[in-house]
Amino acid sequence: MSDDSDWVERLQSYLSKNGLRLTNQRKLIAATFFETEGHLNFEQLYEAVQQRDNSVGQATVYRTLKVLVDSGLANSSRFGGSSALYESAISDDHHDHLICSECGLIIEFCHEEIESLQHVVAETHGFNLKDHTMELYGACNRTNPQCPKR
Amino acid sequence: MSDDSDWVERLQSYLSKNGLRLTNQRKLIAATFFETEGHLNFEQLYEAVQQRDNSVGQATVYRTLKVLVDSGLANSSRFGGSSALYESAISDDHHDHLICSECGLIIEFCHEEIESLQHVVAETHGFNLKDHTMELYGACNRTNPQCPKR
DNA sequence: CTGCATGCAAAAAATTTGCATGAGG
DNA sequence: CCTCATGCAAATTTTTTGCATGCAG
Repeated sequence: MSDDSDWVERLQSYLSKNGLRLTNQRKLIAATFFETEGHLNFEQLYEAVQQRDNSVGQATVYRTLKVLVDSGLANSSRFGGSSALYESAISDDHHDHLICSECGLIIEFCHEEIESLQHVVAETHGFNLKDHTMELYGACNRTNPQCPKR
Repeated sequence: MSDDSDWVERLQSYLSKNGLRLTNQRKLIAATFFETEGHLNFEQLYEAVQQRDNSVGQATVYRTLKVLVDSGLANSSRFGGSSALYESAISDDHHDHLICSECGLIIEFCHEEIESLQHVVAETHGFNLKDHTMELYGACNRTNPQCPKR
């Protein structure tokens, strides 16, 4: 099980292995990143970093995000939006989405069997699966107690 | 069953319903688009269109792609890459995507068991499943013969 | 000390938009 | 004819890069 502050050693190890340095900026950006939940884009991270130290430049945040992705500590994806989204690759709580096209209700779920089948699919094609997204769209037909239109 | 040239009427119908016009450029761009297999980005489509009529501007291609997506005749996605990818939404065989984060290779696949489990998940939450998207991200590690970096 | 890292601004890359002119219905 | 569409270029948006200086090891 990975601890919440696991990233410190992992980052340090990756950096020294690659002749890179653990600077204050990298520490600050990584800390800010891992303390935030869910997916966040550059802008959100940059703003959060700015609140702690407004002298940090955009380029440094971009460059640090690249380090985090390269080191395997973060994943980047490009959903529908126009900018890249990043999320921690440490926290092991993954989930997918079930979305009602009628009322907008969003349910998060996890399904072990699907997950393992996804690995099978990836392996079948010679892929080493790292991440995935799955969105199910349907109608909740007001049967779900959480439906906002009930 | 949708015919290969089904898009002509579908496009025409969408356009007139929305007070838009079926121009020569839109016809040319759509024809070029639907005659091409698989996913293609703006650059590829623009080049193909240029070969038929080099007077067509970039903006028109971008605007027509938007029309195609809005009309449901095309799907756009932003996988790993930096630019949007488009594919025909006419062919009725549904598929999901397996994407290599390193070389950009995209494999389309179908998995009956996963599909039926998705229905189970939906039903469990009282949903009537209509549609879904699933994208698996990983590294093909050059083992796939189609890998462009091999 | 030595070289990687940073901040800044300029550059790239991808896409959108304003505007005068052209063409579809 | 009256709009909507087009081509062009300029503007935006997102991300990358060059360079002089700063700081980690």
